[in-house]
Amino acid sequence: MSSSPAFTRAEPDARRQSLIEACARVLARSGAAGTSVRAIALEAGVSSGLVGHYFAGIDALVAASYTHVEAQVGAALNQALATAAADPRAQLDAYVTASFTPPVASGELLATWIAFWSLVRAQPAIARQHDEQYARFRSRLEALLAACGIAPATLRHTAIAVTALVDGLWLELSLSPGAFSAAEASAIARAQLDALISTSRSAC
Amino acid sequence: MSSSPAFTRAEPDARRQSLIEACARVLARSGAAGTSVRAIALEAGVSSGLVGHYFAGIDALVAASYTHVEAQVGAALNQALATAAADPRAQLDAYVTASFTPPVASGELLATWIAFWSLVRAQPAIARQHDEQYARFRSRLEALLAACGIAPATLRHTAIAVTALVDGLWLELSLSPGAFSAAEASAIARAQLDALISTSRSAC
DNA sequence: ACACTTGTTATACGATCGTCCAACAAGCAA
DNA sequence: TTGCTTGTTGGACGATCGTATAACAAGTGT
Repeated sequence: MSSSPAFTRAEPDARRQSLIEACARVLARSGAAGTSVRAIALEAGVSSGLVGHYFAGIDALVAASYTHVEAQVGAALNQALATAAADPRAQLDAYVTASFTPPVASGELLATWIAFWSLVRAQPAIARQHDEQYARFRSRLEALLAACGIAPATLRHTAIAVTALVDGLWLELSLSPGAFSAAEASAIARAQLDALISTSRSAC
Repeated sequence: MSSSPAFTRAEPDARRQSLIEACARVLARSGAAGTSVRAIALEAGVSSGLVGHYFAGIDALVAASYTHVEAQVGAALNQALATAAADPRAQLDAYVTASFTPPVASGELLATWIAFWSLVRAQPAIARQHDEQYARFRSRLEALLAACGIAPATLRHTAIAVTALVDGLWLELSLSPGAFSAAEASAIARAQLDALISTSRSAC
């Protein structure tokens, strides 16, 4: 009689990816405090020693998870833009609404993001990663706003304002879901966009 | 010859307060991950065992620090309001500007706040504390906005929007100080207030 | 069938965590 | 001065942390 294999050998890239995804799930479920090498390995269904085989340390794994979650959010926003109508204002609305819809707005993603924020001050590499992510997010928004007729002179400040508004609504929506609903957040953000676009001259 | 005392006995309330303040300092300096009973005791200049004498556990101490930091922020905002001119719009401006000025806007306070956020999901008591804090903040803002002539029907949404805008600006200002300056954040927020107040009818 | 590479496991190690507790001493009352 | 209350200390305890490493086994080429 043949016994089943004690373990299965995985393609290195696939195994690495599964560890990253397991790390993201643990971060979402337990927060930064509960994210340990052993918890991640258990979540991924491997032994704890394997983590050291693929990553220099748990910090490197967390940084890789940061990149992965960023990519997931970016993909969700991209899909929202692709699905929406082509005119600039509809694109902007889709961008904002997607920010308040799962999977972007969710308690799990919030926990992951907070875990990253908690590392920003201590780890320069994480700080640099955040700066780049924020710059990308804002630059993308600037393009959408420019297409809506926002004057170039005020483009930077407008993008900062909208980003802050969306982030603030997203944060509070995720932190205390009882305070207001996702639909309210979306309506509030759209109303602000209306005001910004109409006062900045030129229709959309 | 008389040797100096091995330790000094403190008034219970004073000792308790010094532990809370030491906890807040450690949270600010090292984040939630680096905040241990021993680190707090070292910061306060007492032995680690004393923490258990004043608090049921480190979670209770962190919750007490949350309350303390909340009170500090509230006091800073109160002082800003008291110093500013009495007319409603000046009050609103002072409220917003104070949010982007130390000690409210600072890397230390951000680290403390993130540490609390990271506990919101895991600890219902912390979540309740956050909900109450957010409700107080928003209710106060509603009063200021009402005095500026915002229509009662849109008061709630306007307060949510302004709170989100201020929080988002504050967060990003503290997370990556290089992206924009405190003066810019203040100018952006005031411009948004201008737009909100002018479109909602009635001058201020 | 055999050797070889290497993904994988299991364990050990020192450090640090939160909590607990017996002993000590500071300050006050008698 | 003496005794008592209790704030305070310092260390012990078990659990868990991140990391390192020897032994094992799966898969591949020969």
